[in-house]
Amino acid sequence: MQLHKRDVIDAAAALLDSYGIADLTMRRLARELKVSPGALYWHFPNKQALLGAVADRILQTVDDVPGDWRDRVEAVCARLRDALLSHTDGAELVSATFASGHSQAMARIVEVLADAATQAPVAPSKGELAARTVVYYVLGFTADEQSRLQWDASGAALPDEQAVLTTNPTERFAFGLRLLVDGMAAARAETVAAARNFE
Amino acid sequence: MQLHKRDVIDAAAALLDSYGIADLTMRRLARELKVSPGALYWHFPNKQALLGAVADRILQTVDDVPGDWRDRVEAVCARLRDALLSHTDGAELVSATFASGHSQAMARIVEVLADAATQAPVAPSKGELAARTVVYYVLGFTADEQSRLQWDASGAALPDEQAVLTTNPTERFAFGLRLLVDGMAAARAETVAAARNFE
DNA sequence: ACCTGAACACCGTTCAAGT
DNA sequence: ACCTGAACACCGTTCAAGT
Repeated sequence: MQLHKRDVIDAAAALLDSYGIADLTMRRLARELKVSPGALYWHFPNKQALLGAVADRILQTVDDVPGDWRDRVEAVCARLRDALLSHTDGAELVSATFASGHSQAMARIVEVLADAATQAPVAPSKGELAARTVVYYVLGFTADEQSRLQWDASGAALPDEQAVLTTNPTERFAFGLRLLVDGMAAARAETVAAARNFE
Repeated sequence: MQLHKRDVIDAAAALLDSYGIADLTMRRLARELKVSPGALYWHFPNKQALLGAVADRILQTVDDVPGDWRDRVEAVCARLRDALLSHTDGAELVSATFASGHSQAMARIVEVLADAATQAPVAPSKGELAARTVVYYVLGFTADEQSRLQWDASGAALPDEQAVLTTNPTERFAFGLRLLVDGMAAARAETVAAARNFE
């Protein structure tokens, strides 16, 4: 029976969760679906587009919330991190598709964060940049966290000096995010000061 | 005549600059050096280690400077960005090796930034985290900037809506970094407030 | 419209055997 | 000690031909 786009994405997500991103190959996926590798290229132009679709599915649950701008930024980032941690190599996959511009969902998340930033005292023209800065942080932190998580889930012992990097990850995540939120809060003073300089 | 580690790294860096990270393969590198692919594995245990050595060479010039903590953070980040932009796909390569923990130079840069952070009003225990947050930003921003740079150097036209993301990159870079530096400056107030809560 | 089969042009890594 | 040659077990992508 016919192969649908949804089946392909389902199977790809299952492969990711079970074996990780290194085993999420077009050939492996085709084998799993019992089709020839070429069949996938009827439904997706290339591997990047397929990975983008998987990323978008992972990010489905990441939504905006009502509240002030701090609540919105913190909630979206917490949901983004949770979504990434819920899938093997989730952070790595989403980072790659974000970098290649193939994730629609990430574009939407940047928009939400940019909107929240302009509710903060960030100038509208800087909203997207502030949003991207937050996203770079969440992706970087979570990729790091997840690789350590998966490393010691695999039974390998971490050197003692790295132990501090694995305890209280949620608290550590909040600390770095607060740095950015505080920076955004400080932006008003600078905007006002800059405006004065031009008077 | 004999193949030395240095020759391999030199040739790898040349390959990177001329053709990009996708063409920096063990086989291609061996061909360039007129040796068999297996020869490289006498000098490096695997590809990751080789890429780590190339990353470390790219980051040679990134050094600490004297000054107050803001100057140090800003100088190190500016130098890091410059170093990445000086090599094709430099940001992507260094991001990958940093994530895999194979870059000694990145470890050193994190140490320098962590030290600067503890000169800022960041608690010593949070210094490394603040440093990593800064690094996530620099790598994310620069990878983004470089991919756009290389994309339109290749002659492709960018959609109008993306134009705002390519103008004044240095100024835009400084804006995001200021967000983090301001956040670090705000950390003292929080540390003091938190201490009060425990009295 | 949707898929197969087969090919094209590659990969990273290992390892017995050579010098 | 250092390297070759050849193999192993794969990749992503294309495309004529089939149904």
